[in-house]
Amino acid sequence: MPSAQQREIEEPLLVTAKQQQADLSALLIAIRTSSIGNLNSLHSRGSVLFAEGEQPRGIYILRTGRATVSISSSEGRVVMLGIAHAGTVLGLNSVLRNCTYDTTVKAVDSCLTDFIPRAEFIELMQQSHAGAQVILKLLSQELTELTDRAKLLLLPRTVSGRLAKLLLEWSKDNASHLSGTMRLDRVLTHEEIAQMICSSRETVTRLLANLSSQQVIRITSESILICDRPALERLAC
Amino acid sequence: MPSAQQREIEEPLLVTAKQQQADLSALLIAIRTSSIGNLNSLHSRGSVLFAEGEQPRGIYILRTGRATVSISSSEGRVVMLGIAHAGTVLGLNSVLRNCTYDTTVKAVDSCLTDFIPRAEFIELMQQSHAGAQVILKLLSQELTELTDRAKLLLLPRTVSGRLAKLLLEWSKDNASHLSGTMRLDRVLTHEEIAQMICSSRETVTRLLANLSSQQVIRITSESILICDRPALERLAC
DNA sequence: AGCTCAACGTGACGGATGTCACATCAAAAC
DNA sequence: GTTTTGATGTGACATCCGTCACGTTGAGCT
Repeated sequence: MPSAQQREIEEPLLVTAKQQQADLSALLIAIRTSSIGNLNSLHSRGSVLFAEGEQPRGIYILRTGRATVSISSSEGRVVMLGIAHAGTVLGLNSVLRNCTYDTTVKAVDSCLTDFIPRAEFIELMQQSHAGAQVILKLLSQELTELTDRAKLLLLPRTVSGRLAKLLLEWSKDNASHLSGTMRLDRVLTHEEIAQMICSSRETVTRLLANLSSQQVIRITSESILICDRPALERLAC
Repeated sequence: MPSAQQREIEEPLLVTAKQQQADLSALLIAIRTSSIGNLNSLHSRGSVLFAEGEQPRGIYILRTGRATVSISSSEGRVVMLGIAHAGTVLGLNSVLRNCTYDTTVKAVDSCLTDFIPRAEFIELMQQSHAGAQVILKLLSQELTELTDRAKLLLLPRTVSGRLAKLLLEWSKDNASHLSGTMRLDRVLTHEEIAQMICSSRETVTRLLANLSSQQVIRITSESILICDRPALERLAC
């Protein structure tokens, strides 16, 4: 499992950024939407952008691909708190507070990222009101997403409830409507789904098989179709 | 269970605040530390400051007393995400995003609070860079605390692990050292402790009794003493 | 004192689910 | 083609712990 941490190509950003101190907001938006990819780092599938406990080098902005955000115990238990997609800013809070990263971020696909080292980031934030507003909005969104995730993980008393909620949440994001059903690309393995709902791989396999046999979902090799959404909502309680 | 929501005495704050638009930071700090209590509302034990799903009227700043922050499912299951103490700002993120409160806050003791209505708060934040920085810091802290709580609740596989972690966390806050042991004032009932660690009242009773019989803790009528901290750390894994 | 009510204690029971073990299967590697 | 490897299925089993039921304690009130 390669753990490439490429952060040597950051100088161009620093220069560019210093020229734009008046508006970090514009910078962030530019970085996140620009197709001029001279600041990119490439992370291959499975590589770790940063790990819980490491010093906060800087923030990463996901350009393409997906990455999992997880926490883990010393015994090896892993719980995924979310999936980052293009545009997500990673490591923000740890960099702001200058404490070690509190989550681990791992590439699911191949990922392109932009990197902003901590010192530059802090300086820019303090000098731009608009920049602070943008960061505030990002933090606010992170907090909302974590709260929602807490509700998904902590409120249902059974694993099937959490799984149902997860499928419903995914069906909102991946809005590939198809004659009343929803198609979810299978981007995660059963093992990873288990980590998303605090369960074990075997239980996920069994529950998915149950839902499939009850015609609630239909499983193909590369996607999951949601056939009976009301049934899922009943399970989610 | 009384549900008094007192928010009629907010006009004095509005006037004061508008006179200080230049620096929301100073205002917030002044409100949080000032002993001139002309903006206070009183909430009696058990009363709800605001509930999940209500419109975001404004933020509350806790002056005295303690309050529980919780989420709940439609079936009545309640999970406490934290305990707010003096100085804590409540409802911040919901007010920022102008979406319904995502948690319920209930007074444990009698509580004094200050209230800042949403419209004024937003306006002030947008006009003061220093104010935005303060709010940013508050959001950042909230995010850190919620992440830590997620680690406490999601990583241990057993209830005893979560209980041990909870006791250790409390022992850090309430630093009443006493000849090698830590004393924790019993502010919560077993039922509420259960809600803090996603368990049931009976299980909490049993586990506390077990720890007591193993000399790890000592239970009196108004406090819990931690005698064998290493044992708790082993349980917390 | 007697009453009431909330909090606490305790036993019995059953179900959900984590864990172990092994089989199958597909795609990639050689 | 053969091997390897990671992902998925499936059965057996033990156990944690939620739930139900009921008893006990203690503080506050009339």
